[in-house]
Amino acid sequence: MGRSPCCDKLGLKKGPWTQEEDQKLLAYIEEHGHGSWRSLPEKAGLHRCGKSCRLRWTNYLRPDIKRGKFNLQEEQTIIQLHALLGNRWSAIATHLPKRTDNEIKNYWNTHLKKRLVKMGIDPVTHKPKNEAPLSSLGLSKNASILSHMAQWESARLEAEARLARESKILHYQTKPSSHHHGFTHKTLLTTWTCKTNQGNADQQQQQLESSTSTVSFSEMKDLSAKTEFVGSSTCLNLIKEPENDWFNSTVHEFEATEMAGGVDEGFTGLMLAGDSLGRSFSAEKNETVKEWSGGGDCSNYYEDNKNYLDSIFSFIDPSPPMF
DNA sequence: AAGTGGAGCAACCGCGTTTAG
DNA sequence: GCTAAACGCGGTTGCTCCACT
Repeated sequence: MGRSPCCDKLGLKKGPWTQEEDQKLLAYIEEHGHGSWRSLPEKAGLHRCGKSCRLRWTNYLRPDIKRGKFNLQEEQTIIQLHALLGNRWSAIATHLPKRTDNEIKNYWNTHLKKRLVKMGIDPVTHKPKNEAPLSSLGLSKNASILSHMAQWESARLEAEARLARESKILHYQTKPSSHHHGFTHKTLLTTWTCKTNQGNADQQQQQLESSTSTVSFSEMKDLSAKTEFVGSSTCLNLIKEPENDWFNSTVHEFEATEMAGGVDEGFTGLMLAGDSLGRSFSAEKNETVKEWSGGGDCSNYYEDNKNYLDSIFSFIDPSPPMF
């Protein structure tokens, strides 16, 4: 059986969109929403396929899109997220409100990738092309931790997608009561990048609206240790699934490191543990940004690389969790 | 002024995943 | 449960603009 046939591909226009087409698409979506992309072109009076319409809308016409140059903050975020997530542009785009995955992808390919190459950093692995000197600086442990984190984030995104689907089903099956526990499914999507703001209702509300996650690493660890979670057990179930075994090993690794290096330092302590220089991140972060924007002077090769990695590590919540 | 090459970016293509029937 | 269309994503292409020769 399957679905009814797709839109007739004969006689459909391709190539750049005209102003008239844009206006038609905009007007239609503003009035009716996009609904089914497949049927949209005909309803909107466009001789385009639904795929083309969707692309035009998501990459160009959407009103919540910010266009123009990327600022330093955005650049840094892209690089840091790329180090963690690789070429998962849609995932990266969720951390950059108002930017599309296509725009980020283009910006990476035309600007940022070249800049990293100039600095002597492999844009695929985000490792220096000659890693030995950095290892001697004590950064190899951080690299392995980063690898764990990439796995973690990867699985988190998968869980996020699954929860989104689940919540969609629930939304249609039951009357929405998303906040009855004070948590939506988004609250359950954990990461180490965000601080908690318990005790502040406004901020909590903001978190609930946010597409990014809200629970600190310490909370995550508690989740695993105590096997409980306020509001729902969905997250925990995901974590405890066999394919997420790496999660437990990662948690144990962190626990071990934390015990050795002293409690209450949380992630900051952990991330700093492998850095024999033990410098302040926040101060140097700005330096790094300046160097990058200046075009990457390779004369400071090792210093650049250290700053670069520091920057990635500091992206992962440098502040101790707030309880 | 014309030709050339590079940068920037919108849009297409192909493939894997999801979902309607 | 199966099939095939729809969807979404990442890679790639090709067009336009601009600087340089």
